[in-house]
Amino acid sequence: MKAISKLKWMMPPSLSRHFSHTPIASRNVSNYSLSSLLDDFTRFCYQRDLPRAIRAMDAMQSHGLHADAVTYSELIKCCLSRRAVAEAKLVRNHIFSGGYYPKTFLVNTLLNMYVKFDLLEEAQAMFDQMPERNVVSWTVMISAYCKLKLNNKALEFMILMLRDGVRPNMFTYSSVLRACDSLVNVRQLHCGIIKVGLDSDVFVRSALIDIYAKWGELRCAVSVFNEMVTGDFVVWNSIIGAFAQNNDGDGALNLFKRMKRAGFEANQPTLTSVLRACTGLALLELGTQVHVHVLKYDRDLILNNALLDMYCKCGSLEDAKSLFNRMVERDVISWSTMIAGLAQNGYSREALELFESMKLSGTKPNYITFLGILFACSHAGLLEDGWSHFRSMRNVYGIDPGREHYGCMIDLLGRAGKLGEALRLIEEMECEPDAITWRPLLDACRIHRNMDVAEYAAKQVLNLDPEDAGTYILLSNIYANSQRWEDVAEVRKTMRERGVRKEPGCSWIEVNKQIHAFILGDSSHPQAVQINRQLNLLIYKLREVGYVPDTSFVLRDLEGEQKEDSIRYHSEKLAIAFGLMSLSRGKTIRIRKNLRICGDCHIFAKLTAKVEHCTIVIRDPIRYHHFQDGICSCGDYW
DNA sequence: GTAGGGTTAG
Repeated sequence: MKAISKLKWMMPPSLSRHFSHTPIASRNVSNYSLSSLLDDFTRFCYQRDLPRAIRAMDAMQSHGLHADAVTYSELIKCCLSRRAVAEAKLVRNHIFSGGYYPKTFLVNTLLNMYVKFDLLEEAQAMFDQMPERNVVSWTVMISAYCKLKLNNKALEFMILMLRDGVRPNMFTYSSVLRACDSLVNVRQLHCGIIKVGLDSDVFVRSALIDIYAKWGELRCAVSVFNEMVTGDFVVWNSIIGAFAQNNDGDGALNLFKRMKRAGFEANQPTLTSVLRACTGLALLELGTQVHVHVLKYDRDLILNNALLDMYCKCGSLEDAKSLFNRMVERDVISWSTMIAGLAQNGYSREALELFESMKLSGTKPNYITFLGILFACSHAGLLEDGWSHFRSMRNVYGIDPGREHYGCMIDLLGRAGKLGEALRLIEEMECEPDAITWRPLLDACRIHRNMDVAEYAAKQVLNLDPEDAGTYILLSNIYANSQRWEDVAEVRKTMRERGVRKEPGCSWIEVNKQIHAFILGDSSHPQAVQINRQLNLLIYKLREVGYVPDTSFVLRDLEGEQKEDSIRYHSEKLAIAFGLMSLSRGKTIRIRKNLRICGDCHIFAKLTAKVEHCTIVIRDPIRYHHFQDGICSCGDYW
C-alpha cells in the first residue's frame, strides 16, 4: 500500500501511465484512514491552513504517504506567502523522503521558494543535483542572479543553458536583459529575441525599454515602444520612466499626456515617474497638480517619498515638511530625503535635529542618510558635529564611509580653512581618491586663496577627469590671480586640444506651467526687450541701496573679458527680471540653473528680494538658496 | 502546473 501511494506521484512519466490514478480508498477499504489522511492534507493545503497542513504532513510521513506534486506546490506557495522558512524546509524534506526523485516541476517550485527566501546557495545546490533541468529551472536561477545584480553569473548561466540545448523563452529574456552591463550585450540579446519572434511579448518589451534607457539609448527605447501594436500600461510606464530617468522631463510629461489620451489610467509607478520628471525640472506647479492624482494613493510609501523629494527639490520646504508629518509610514528613504532636503535648502540644524528623531523612531540610517547628515554639517560649518557623525558611521552603525562621505568631510575641513587636515584625510582614505574627492579641496583653496594647494588639487582632478571644464577654468583663474599669464595660456591650450568646452550658464523658470530658459546674454526670448528694460531698471534701483557689481567673479568665466557687462546678463539675473514681470506679486520666484551661482548674482538676488519684497529660490546643481528680506538661507556660505 | 515587466533618497 505504501509503495502504491508513493508511486502515485513519484513515478517516472514513462511508468506512470501504467498505474491507475484511482483514489487509494476505492482500491482497499481497510486503508480508509490513510486515504482520509491524504484528503485532509490536500484540503488543508488548498485552504492555505499552514499549521494543520504541516500536522497532516507529519502524520502522512509516519506512514510513508505522499500527495501529488500540485498539492505540494500549493503548500509551498502557502509557506512563501507567510514567509514560513522553517515549515518550508519540513516540506522540502518530506518531498525528498521518497524513493524517487521528485518531478522537475515540483523541484522548480522548491527552487523558486529558496530564491524567494534569499537562500541562493541552497537553491544552487539543489539545481546542481537536478537530474534534468527545463527552461523554468534555468530561468529561476538566472532571474535570481539578476535580482542580486550578479550580472556575470546570470549571463554565464544563460550560456550554460544554451549549451545544454534548452531554448530561452520570453520569461528568460525578460529576466536576463536586466543583467546586461553594456549596450553591446543588450543589442546581442535583442537580436536573439527578434530572431525567435519574442519581441512582441509585453514583458520582454518593457524589459528592453528599461535596459536601453539604463544605458542612455532613449532612441532605441522609443523604437521598441513604437513597435507596440496593442497597448499595455506597464510598457507605458516603462517608457515614461525611461524619459524621466534620462532627465528628459518634457518627454516624460508629454508621454504621460499621451498615455491618458490613449485611455490608460495612471497608477503608482506612472505617477512616481511623472513626479521624478517634475523633480528634475523643478516644476512645482505641475508637481502639485500630480499631487492631486496621488491623493488616491495617499498611503503609498514609494509615491509619498517621490512626492516628498519633489517638494524638497522644488525648494518648497513647507509642503515637504507638512507631507512628511502627515505620512503614516516612513522608511529610511523618507527620512533620508527629508534630511537631505533640509540640508540642501540651508536648514542644517533642522536636518541634524531630524536625524535625532529618526534614531528615536528606530529607523536605522544607511550610507545615503549619512551623505545628507555630512552635507548638513559641511554647509553649516559644523566641524565638531561633522567629525562625530563621520566616526559614528563605522563605530555605531557599521557603515564604511565611501568616497562621497570623505568628500563631505574634505569639504567641511576645507571650508573651515583646515586645508592641511583635509589633505591628510585624503591620504588616510582606504578607497582611491577620485575627482569627487579632490574637487571640494579645490573649492576650499579658491575660498581661502591658497594657490599652491589649489594647483596641486586641480592637477589631481584633471588627471582623474580630463573632461572637467569647471576645473580648467578654476585653474586658469588661479593663475590669472597671480598674473601667471603663460600658465593661463597653457591651460586654455590644453582645453582646446582636449576639446573641452565650458557649459554655458543656463537658468529655467516656470511661469504658467511653461518653462522659460535663459542663457548668458541670450536675447532670443520673445520678450527680450522688456526683460532687458526690467533688468536695467532693477539694477538702477539696487544701486540706490548700495549694489556694486562684484567683478571679481568674472574671473570664473573664460569669456569674461567684458567684466561688468557680462555679469549683468548672467542667466539667473535675466530669469529673476522675467519672474518679477510675469509672476503675480507675492508669488515665490523659483529658478533652477545648471551651474553654481556666482557671488555677484547672490548679492543681486539678496538685494532684489529686499527691494521688491519677494522670495526668490534658486536651485543650483548642489544646493538651494532661499532669498528673503535681504538674506539667504545659505548664510553666504556655499 | 513551476519562472518574467514599470516606482522612491546621494
